[in-house]
Amino acid sequence: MINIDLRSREPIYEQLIDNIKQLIFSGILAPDEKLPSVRELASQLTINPNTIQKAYKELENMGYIYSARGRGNFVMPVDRNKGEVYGMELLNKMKELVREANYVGIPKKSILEMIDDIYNKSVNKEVQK
Amino acid sequence: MINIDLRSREPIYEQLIDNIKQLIFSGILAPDEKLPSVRELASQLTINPNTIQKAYKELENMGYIYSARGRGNFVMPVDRNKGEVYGMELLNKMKELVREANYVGIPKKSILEMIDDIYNKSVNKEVQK
Amino acid sequence: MINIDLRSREPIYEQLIDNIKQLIFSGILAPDEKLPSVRELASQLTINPNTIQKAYKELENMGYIYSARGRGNFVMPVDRNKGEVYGMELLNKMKELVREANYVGIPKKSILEMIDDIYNKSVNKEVQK
Amino acid sequence: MINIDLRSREPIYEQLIDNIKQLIFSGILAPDEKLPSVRELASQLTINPNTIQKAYKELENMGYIYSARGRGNFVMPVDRNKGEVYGMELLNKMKELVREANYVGIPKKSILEMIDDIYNKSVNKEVQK
DNA sequence: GTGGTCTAGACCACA
DNA sequence: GTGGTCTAGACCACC
Repeated sequence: MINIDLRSREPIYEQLIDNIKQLIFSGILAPDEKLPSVRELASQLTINPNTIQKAYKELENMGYIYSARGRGNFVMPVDRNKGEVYGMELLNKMKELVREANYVGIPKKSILEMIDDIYNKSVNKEVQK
Repeated sequence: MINIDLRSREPIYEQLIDNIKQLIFSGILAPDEKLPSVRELASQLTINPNTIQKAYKELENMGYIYSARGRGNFVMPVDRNKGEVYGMELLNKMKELVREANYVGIPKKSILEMIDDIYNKSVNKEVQK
Repeated sequence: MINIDLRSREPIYEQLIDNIKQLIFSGILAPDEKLPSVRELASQLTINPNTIQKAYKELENMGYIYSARGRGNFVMPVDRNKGEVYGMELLNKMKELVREANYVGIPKKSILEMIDDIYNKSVNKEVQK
Repeated sequence: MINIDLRSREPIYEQLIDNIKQLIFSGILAPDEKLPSVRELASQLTINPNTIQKAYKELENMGYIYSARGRGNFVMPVDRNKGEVYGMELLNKMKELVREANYVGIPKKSILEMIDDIYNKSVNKEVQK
């Protein structure tokens, strides 16, 4: 499920963060579900525990997971109060990619299909409008 | 036109690259148009010329600009042959953002509006489908 | 009355200690009043009894409660002889918070109101000067 | 200026954070002023650079400093937009200490003097009300 | 067994 | 020279 490229320019701990975020966003990791322990994931990916620790800590700072000493790390239930600021940032990041897609000739249809695919699977009916 | 935040965590040269790419994608910088010279941009942004140089070099490697010795740097005309691989990468990056947007509750409508806005302004009629 | 956040970064036993200390300081728990038994509190908060035990033990060491074997734990009557050293520590901790409040722009008035509120409710007339 | 107790229960990096925060709040470190480099502070305090790094990173996350690769760490200019939530948290922490002070018999006057002392030195006239 | 802190030491990326 | 990443390995704190 988790895919790390040791040769990549992107730091290992950031790849980890991205991987786990995607598992959360796609619902594979449910709210309050326990993540693999630091040591377990470390040995499984043959990566130093400190690096896993760092990724988990960062995810905690970002509000995606919470960490309880002696018990483990868990997925933080969604906080839809993240606010409009955060939403705007997300949309702006997407905007840059869409401009590039338009520029290199990716048809609009391909993008719309991808979006439909994700939103149709969503449990949250409100956002589908 | 170019906006650098010296306090940002993102390296200055990367901010430069992103800025210039966006100027190209949005058509503000036209194909074969000349970019500001390294020195000029450096003094204008009060940034070390080496940093500008590095950004230009990288943009050249990525194929977005070309450099003509003694004359300056110019916008590379679009190459729509970048291939499907590149397109897939772009779509995958967008996919991650869309999943997050869905997760935090951004309505589909907001995203579609943003996309329409960009594609409608496009000169390239082919991609609008 | 007791409020534990299992998702908090602060250890559960410390949250317990803080909660009980506040109940004592605010007079909700009177001197020589009996605290809930370890088992009772454990099942009520669905927390490991060892954790409750640890909190009680610590509170006893700090002099806020005393334990009578076979009978339970009780609130220790106030000892105003804790000495000037202890008072200075308290004031220094407050000082740090006040500096921060000043820095982030909290008006002095808000702080004074909060203090008045607490001291006016106090039974101890001596300290109100 | 910075005071670390290696024997304390409080982690070194947290002591560092508190120390630096106080230097900022009291105006000893001015906005956009450069902090000592990681290595410099490490050798000066005979502490491992990683530990300093960790403290700086945390301070960055909290928004008190910003960090620029190749240049150093700098004090972040105050953001009075931290919002009321943050202010309430601060006041609640103070509240707990004030209750305790009241309980152990610290006279109100001592607290008020301390507060006056801090707010009178403040440049920000608005908060002195 | 779980997360968290710390050190020593290597190596990379940025300006 | 500045910050950032990573490893190996030790030890502590919590539940």
